[in-house]
Amino acid sequence: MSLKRTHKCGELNASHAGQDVVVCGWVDNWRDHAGVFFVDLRDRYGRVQVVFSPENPPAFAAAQKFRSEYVLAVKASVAKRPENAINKELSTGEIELHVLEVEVLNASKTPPFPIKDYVDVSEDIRLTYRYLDLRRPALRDKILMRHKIAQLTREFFNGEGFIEVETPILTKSTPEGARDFLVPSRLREREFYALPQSPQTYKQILMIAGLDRYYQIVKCFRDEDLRKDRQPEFTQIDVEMSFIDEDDIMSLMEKFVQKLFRQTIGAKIQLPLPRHTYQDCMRRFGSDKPDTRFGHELCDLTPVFQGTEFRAFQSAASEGYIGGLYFPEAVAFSRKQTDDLIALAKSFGAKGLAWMKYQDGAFDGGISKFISDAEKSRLVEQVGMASNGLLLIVSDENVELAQTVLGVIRNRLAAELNLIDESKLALHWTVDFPMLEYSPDEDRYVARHHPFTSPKPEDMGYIDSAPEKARARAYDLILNGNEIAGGSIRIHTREMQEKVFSALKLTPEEARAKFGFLLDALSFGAPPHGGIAFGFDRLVMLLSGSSSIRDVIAFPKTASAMGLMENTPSEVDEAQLKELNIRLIH
RNA sequence: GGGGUCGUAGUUCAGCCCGGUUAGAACGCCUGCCUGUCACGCAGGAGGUCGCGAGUUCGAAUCUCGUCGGCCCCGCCA
Repeated sequence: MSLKRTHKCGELNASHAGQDVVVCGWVDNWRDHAGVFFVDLRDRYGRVQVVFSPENPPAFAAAQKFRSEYVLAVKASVAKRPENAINKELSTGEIELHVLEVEVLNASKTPPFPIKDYVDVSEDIRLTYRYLDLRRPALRDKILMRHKIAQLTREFFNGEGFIEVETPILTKSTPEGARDFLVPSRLREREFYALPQSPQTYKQILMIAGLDRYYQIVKCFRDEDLRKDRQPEFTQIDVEMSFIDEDDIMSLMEKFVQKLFRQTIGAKIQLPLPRHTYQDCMRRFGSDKPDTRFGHELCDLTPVFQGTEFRAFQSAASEGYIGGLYFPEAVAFSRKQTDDLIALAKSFGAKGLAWMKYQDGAFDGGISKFISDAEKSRLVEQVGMASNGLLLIVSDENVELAQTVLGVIRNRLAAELNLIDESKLALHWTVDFPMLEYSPDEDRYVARHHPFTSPKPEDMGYIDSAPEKARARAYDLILNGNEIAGGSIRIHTREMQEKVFSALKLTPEEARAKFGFLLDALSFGAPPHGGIAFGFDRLVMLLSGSSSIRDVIAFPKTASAMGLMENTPSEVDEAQLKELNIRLIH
């Protein structure tokens, strides 16, 4: 390479006119007009038009062979374009490069898909040739935004006196939470490391070590099934602070989020953010992470159906919950559309979904003929029906299940009926989560957040007597119906931690084996502390307007957790297995 | 583990229901022409194991079963 780059393609503009420059980049497009040959040269910074003309015979001859994705170094003089040739679409559109000398740094095969944002390509091909997809401006810009958000994060936390500390990747398998990725130990046969689901215990121990304020942008690993917003390895902004309470954390994180929104998408966030209790969220929206960009709240219809003759509602009316959603916008729904909603409700565990249309003062269709006139008039009043609409009803003995199903339907209908103002940013905290949750599978209570979360002092008594009533000092940050961060004030005494372990049916022996180091640490003067973790990928996804987390990760896995470019996972040599004392059983 | 959906030229898709010509289109690619285009234009051309494997049939891109892969969802996961 004899030409040395002096400028980036995308940075050139009219102020460079008259200068000689050297730029390097890829042939984004070429246009052969016989007497003149245009090349759009692309790099990370943008695109610039290069003009090859017969006035420079060697360069002009060379240009005839240029094709898409050839890599060129071009020495040229920057010239203002003729007035009628200015391209207003391009930041470099006022100038063009008149070639003095050109060097082909590399040729390229015809790419499997054009490197253009406007070309639709299926995702498996994009993933197989990720380096080509990453050349496309739209994906490149998302990766650039990810970088910017990481830098803003460091800037913010450094400015607030936090220190970044790395925690181990080879760590210890723990019983609670997600399935671990295991790493066999060569030096200690029959033993395994686990990749961290999060650095939770390490950051608590850093607080016990007196580091006071910690953060880390850190990879976490969970061996669970993937979703469009879930990858087996993902990144968290992990935060922990000492001598604070939940108000301190929430107000500081609000400032962080405010800064991020201002400096990435230029949005103003009004502080403080609203807080809703878990119970209110469930009651009003049927979700612990409700999308509050639109209304259409749930309506408790349990009182309406006390003593009902309608069989399907009887048990829920007496010992459960009957809830409704009223959508005037869905009054013209077809049978197929209501059937689809019923299928959706069932897929989330509802026994069914009842519906009726309310039109010109009368109920029609669905279950209307099973409902008494008295119930109908109570319905009109309870729901506050002021116009025609579709009423959807879910009943179940399990209150949370019924509310959750209504929440799912609320979201689906809002999307289907275009009721969501996409320009809105609805941020709030969900607080006062239940601390424990009964798991029928395991026949015990499990921690809803994680087993290190502190109960609210006033609910301490419930831990033994009525575990499901105890609330945790936990908080989630919700943006447009997505959980973007979650955290808690931690338990900081050994006694309380042991008590919670025992409520989780962890025997003292198990507790010592799995978390002995933490229990020990707690007994050496652990300060009160708490923290939070942001889902970094999810945050970038939302700020960049992406529909999948894969679009903000340079090298993501497919839904079946494979890497299509490098072909992971893959088999390993017998010798490697032997060294690790591993034998495959089939 | 379960459900849905997709898989046809390099790419995006049509054809599939109702089996039967040489499997089409657009873009891309190649060749030629074109001195101001910028998703240039014009003319011509090449390009297919219809994901893979069985089955039904005289005959399968088309019907059936299985399998592999992409995407979405439930379970799982915070």
